[in-house]
Amino acid sequence: MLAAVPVDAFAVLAEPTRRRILDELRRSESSVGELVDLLTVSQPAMSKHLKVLREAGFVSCRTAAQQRIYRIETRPFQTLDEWLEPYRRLWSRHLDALERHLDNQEEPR
Amino acid sequence: MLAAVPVDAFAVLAEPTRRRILDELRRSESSVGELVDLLTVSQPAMSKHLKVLREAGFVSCRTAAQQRIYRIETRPFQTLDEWLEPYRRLWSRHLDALERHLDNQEEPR
DNA sequence: ACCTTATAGTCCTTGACAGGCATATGCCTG
DNA sequence: CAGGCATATGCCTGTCAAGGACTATAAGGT
Repeated sequence: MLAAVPVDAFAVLAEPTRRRILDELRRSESSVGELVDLLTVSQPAMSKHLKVLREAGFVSCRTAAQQRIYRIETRPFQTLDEWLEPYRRLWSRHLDALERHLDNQEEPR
Repeated sequence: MLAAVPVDAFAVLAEPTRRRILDELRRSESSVGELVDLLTVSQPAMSKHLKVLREAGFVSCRTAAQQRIYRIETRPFQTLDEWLEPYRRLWSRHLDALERHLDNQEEPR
């Protein structure tokens, strides 16, 4: 089953270790063992975090012999980006106002 | 004291109620009582959520008589936006690849 | 001064979740 | 098919955050 974002994306990202995992996978895909070595996390803990990330759609994995190679998925990040959009408008509006203000400052020359 | 993002922004946003509060404050600033009425949350719970949001810098408040008027702050959202940036590059790169692919599709024409 | 309204703080209980350890499963090689 | 890697899962425990009920503070109105 595909878990259609049942788990809250923010809750998933609230875990620092999971963000480090994503940060690593953003650079390149890796096996569980590689991640265990890179970040300092026990193997069971790593598997659990990966499970959470997987079920939230942040990563996918393929089987290569006895290894599972994990890679990052972009959809959840896009969703997050969309969520952020209205707030982004908020501060870019402020920036616009600031620019106008600065322009007015310069005008008198 | 100003709490320089000591609390994890993602953990703060992990709470659905807090996101609804932000969603509301994004439209307009409000008093605690108004928020209590709008969302269905007890007053003490609301005050606690607002405290968390305040300490994480997501909102600020001013005192107006016995009321506290809360308004949204943009900094933490900008920080979040910056965090998202490298991931955004990830999928826009994919989009570029897709565009190139589509262009190639059309070319033979 | 007293009472009301508006909001924050305290204490307590409960539930979610992370980490450790032990164990199970899957796959490959000899 | 036995044994060994690589990874996943189950169980247990400690921690921490959330919500409810009650209380405390602060400002206004009478």
